Amino acid sequence: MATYLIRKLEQFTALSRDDKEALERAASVRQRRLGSREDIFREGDAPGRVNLILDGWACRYKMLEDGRRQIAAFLLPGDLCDLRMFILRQMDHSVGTLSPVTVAEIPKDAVIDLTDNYPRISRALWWTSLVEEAIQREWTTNLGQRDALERMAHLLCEVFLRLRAVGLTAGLSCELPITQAELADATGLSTVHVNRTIQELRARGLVILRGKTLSIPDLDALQDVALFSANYLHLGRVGREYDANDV
Amino acid sequence: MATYLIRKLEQFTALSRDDKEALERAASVRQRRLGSREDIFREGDAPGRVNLILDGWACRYKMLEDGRRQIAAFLLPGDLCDLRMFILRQMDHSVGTLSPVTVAEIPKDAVIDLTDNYPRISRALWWTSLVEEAIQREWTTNLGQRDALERMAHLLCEVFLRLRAVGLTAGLSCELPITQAELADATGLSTVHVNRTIQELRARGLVILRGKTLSIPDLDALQDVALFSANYLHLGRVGREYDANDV
DNA sequence: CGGCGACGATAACATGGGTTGCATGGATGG
DNA sequence: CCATCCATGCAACCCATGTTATCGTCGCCG
Repeated sequence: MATYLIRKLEQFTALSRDDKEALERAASVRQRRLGSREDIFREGDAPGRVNLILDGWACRYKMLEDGRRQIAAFLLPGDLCDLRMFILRQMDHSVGTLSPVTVAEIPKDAVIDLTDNYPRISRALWWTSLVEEAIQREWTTNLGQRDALERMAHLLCEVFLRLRAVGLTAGLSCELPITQAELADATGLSTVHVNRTIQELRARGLVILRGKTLSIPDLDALQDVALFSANYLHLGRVGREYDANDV
Repeated sequence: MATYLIRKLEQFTALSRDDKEALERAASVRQRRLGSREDIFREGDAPGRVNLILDGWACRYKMLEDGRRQIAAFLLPGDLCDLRMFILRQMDHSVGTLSPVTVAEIPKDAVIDLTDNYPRISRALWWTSLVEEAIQREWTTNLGQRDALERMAHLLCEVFLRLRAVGLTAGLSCELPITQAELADATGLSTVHVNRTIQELRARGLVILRGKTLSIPDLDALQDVALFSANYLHLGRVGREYDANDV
């Protein structure tokens, strides 16, 4: 159940059998299945349980009064939507699904138990917060400084590496279960320009995008056009940890 | 010494005399004075002590290989530069001063003592992390969705409210000790366009910017053009807590 | 089976913001 | 007291990206 979370945390430290069992237990208390484009919580809601993405893609987003939307983060399997946010009165942003999603709803107390009684887990969760912050800063840089082509390339590199860290890539490929409109909301571009940009990446042979599958024939080349440096992801060991192609 | 930090934390909870003394002690162990445009730490550095801004402005920034720079956050008096980051091997971004700055260098152990033995402080620091994350998401939204005018207006609203929360405003005015080039790096605009945009805000009577002093004659009006909603700052009590004009 | 809505692709045109270049004025320092 | 530097201000031109519109395809549902 909590496989992806465990794999992610193990980018930071090894976990004991005991640690893993505790995580599995927490993740299995209550689960929820959601369709595409449903909200997990909304801006203004009072925080409650902590939501862990077990499967599927979601995103953090903010809406402006006039309907513009910014996707501020992608939430992939193994990601926690609202760790530690329960001390706030209100959520300051929304989280919604991009594909069908399974979430584990972890009770507040179970989270406190994990952080109080499992020091390795506690530190690893702490590390995930730091990585999330680093990703958010990188997105700020992406939107502020990179042009459309660099920006799309950067986003794709990041997603691919994050998926690879939890074993959701197969060789050079991974799932990309989102529309160009959603890529537009994430990159601050128009849908038309997202399309142009993808055509350009395709034309240069940097990405292969068919249906919901992304392939990156030459990751180094893509990283070069993106001015991508993986240091902000703070991945433990370089190279791919897990791969669906391996037995 | 730690006055601004204490005021900030008290936006979240009241602190006891004991709490405040502990903070004062931590902040007074070692202090450092820096000039304008010096780095406090750089991307790639190993984390060490925790730096608290006592006075002056600093910023988090990231450089791209080709020299482009994004300012990802402003650090104002009372802000911590690198809380909790000491479990990372390397910093993923740099922090540099924008004006002359005084920082307190708090030893790692002192921070751990605070979080372990002062529950109110611990929770309040936890809250500051959540607010920082929220600000970072808001900047992402700002860069992705708002046009130049909205974006500048939004930035000025945020800075003004953050300064007001720690008592660094005087009526409708506050210090803005940074150049248009730095505003450009923060907003992802060119310096020329920052200038155009400020002219426009001036022409509409929304801001008065003379020398290093910013005045906002009608904060509500500025918030309106910025599509600004203060909820993400999670300020405790509405209205101004502290004001240099008050005795 | 037929129609409808979502998504991707593409074209024509509009515009916000970037770039370059230069002028002005206030501070700083030799 | 002049030279220099840095910041602001401003104009002309250009390009990246937004806007609007049209079309084809696919999958889904009635």
